[in-house]
Amino acid sequence: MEQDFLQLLRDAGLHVTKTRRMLLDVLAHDHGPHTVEQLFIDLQGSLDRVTIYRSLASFEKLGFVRRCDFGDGTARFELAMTHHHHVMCRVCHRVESVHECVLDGFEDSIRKKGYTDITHTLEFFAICARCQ
Amino acid sequence: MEQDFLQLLRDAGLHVTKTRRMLLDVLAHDHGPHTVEQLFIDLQGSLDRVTIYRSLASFEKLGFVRRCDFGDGTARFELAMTHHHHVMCRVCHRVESVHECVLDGFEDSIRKKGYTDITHTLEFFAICARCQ
DNA sequence: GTTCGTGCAAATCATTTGCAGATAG
DNA sequence: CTATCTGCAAATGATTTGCACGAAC
Repeated sequence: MEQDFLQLLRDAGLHVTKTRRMLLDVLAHDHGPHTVEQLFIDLQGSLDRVTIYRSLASFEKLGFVRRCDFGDGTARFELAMTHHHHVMCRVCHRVESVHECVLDGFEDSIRKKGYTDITHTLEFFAICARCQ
Repeated sequence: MEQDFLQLLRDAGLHVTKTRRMLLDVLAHDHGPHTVEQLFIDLQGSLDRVTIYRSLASFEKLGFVRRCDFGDGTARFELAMTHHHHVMCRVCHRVESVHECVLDGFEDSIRKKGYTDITHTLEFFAICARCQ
């Protein structure tokens, strides 16, 4: 899988650097989503935060990284797997994935209003079992 | 309606000031959601941005203003009406409301994982008819 | 009068940009 | 060798905080 991503980079005329391999490694081994700060720490400060931002931006543009927004002022990033959503615990901020999605009917109703190219973001907030 | 909000302020031991009335007026007359910058402009710079932030924070705590996040780095605020979602045009950034919500089943499946106090944010992004 | 609200300046935090040297193809 | 990368420093933009004065109760 990581090989495919490296190929996508090459195809786009971008370089396959040690830095980008390290980043992809972390993303592939821990599904996340990760903040830039977490990635910085996971990589033990060996990459500049700026470099992390820039690499993630490239990965996102190539479509294999997705940015998630939980409204707390900090973006989170994960490898773009099958479409899914998240639940974040309001207490410990741990994030779990939710793979069901029943929003197709929703998008239909928006399409009827004349919109095209519809996408959505959906995040849940709750208190997890541990934190009750 | 605005009267109810003013009463909520009093009940919370907060003051009913000219400033807060002006803000509520704008919020009540234009459903929004509004950025702080838009509110600042609508009020012709007569309120400091800081004051707008602080008042909105109070209103949000009292529960009659809701913060929406479209992932563009700028919070938006609206009077908390019945539960609903939004579609934002990716081109003109105009926001329209979507009143259907079919997520109860979704929340059930999260409840089964042991979570409580579940809420969600759901925003749609699309290209509106005007912008095709 | 006491408490809360407001404006101004300054701080903070996430993120972006500019630039010169380092590295991949 | 040439284009892309990277780190560092500095800029940006949204939001928050500290403080002294002014307005509500």
